[in-house]
Amino acid sequence: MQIKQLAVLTGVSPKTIRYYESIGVLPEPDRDPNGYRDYEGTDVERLKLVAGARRLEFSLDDVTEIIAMRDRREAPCRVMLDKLVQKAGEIADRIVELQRLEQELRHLHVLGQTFPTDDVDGKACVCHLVSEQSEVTVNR
Amino acid sequence: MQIKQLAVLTGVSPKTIRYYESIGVLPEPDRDPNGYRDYEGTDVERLKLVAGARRLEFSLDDVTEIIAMRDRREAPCRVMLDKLVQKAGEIADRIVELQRLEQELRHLHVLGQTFPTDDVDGKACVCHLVSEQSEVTVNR
DNA sequence: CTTGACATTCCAGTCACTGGAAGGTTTAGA
DNA sequence: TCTAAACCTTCCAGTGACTGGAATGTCAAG
Repeated sequence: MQIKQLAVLTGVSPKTIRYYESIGVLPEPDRDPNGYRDYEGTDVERLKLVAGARRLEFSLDDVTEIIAMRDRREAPCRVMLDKLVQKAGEIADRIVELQRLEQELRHLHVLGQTFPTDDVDGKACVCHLVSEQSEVTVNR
Repeated sequence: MQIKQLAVLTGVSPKTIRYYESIGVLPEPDRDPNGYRDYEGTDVERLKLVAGARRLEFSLDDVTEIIAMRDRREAPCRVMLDKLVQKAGEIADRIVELQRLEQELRHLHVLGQTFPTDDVDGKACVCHLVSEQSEVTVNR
């Protein structure tokens, strides 16, 4: 199977597949006599695991570890389970952070609308608010 | 004022200040006879606006535009207000995305716990679930 | 025999910094 | 006077996860 077909079957672009190989996430495949990469069925499964983990926002370092375990015939499931919880926690933290940020943005916008929009020195303009620390501008 | 003092007053590291100057976010300051950068009070205000906008996750391209307007004595407030709304929308979208992702991670974890942790081929393991598309694994 | 769709490698760019090397200047203290 | 520290300077390289593009090669259909 050529790289294009692997790409179609997994949803990962040929460019990215070659990149994964270059940094050691994926092993080097066999080559056809013309030098083209030649993939098999097992490569599809492996790359699907890579793509799935990436979709869950695992780092390529994490993914490389998982794949290396699998290829050594060690079961990565225990590790994967642990990483799922850890990643879920990280995402949860990030969500809280972004929710606070969104509040602040909308709050600044409301405040900013009460100010003139032609104040270059920023004494009475939303730009002035942006310059300040968040603790000052966000009400709690 | 030397770069260190500007850094302390704004909370932006000297390294980053030089970087901002190198890519044109900040103008080149005067130099002392020994070649050291010499900043004034207006530089503090400008960099505070840069830092505030960055804290709100504006791109350096956006920040450069805002600062350039300000330095041309045009009021950037109108532009800033528009960007605040736009950015808030982007952040809101991102939050929804991450909330779905967190659900999926926790869901996978629960499912994965019901499987053995020593299944290398991934037929009955959380790794198998990770390989699949999200629409299959996420219940709605 | 040409066209198009594949394939290859390699270099460079993205974004927003950060680290580190190699050197210069200034001030305080022994 | 020497030296140590705490600054300052420039420049190069690395991060993460790709993506774009150039230059070139291969293969099958019309």
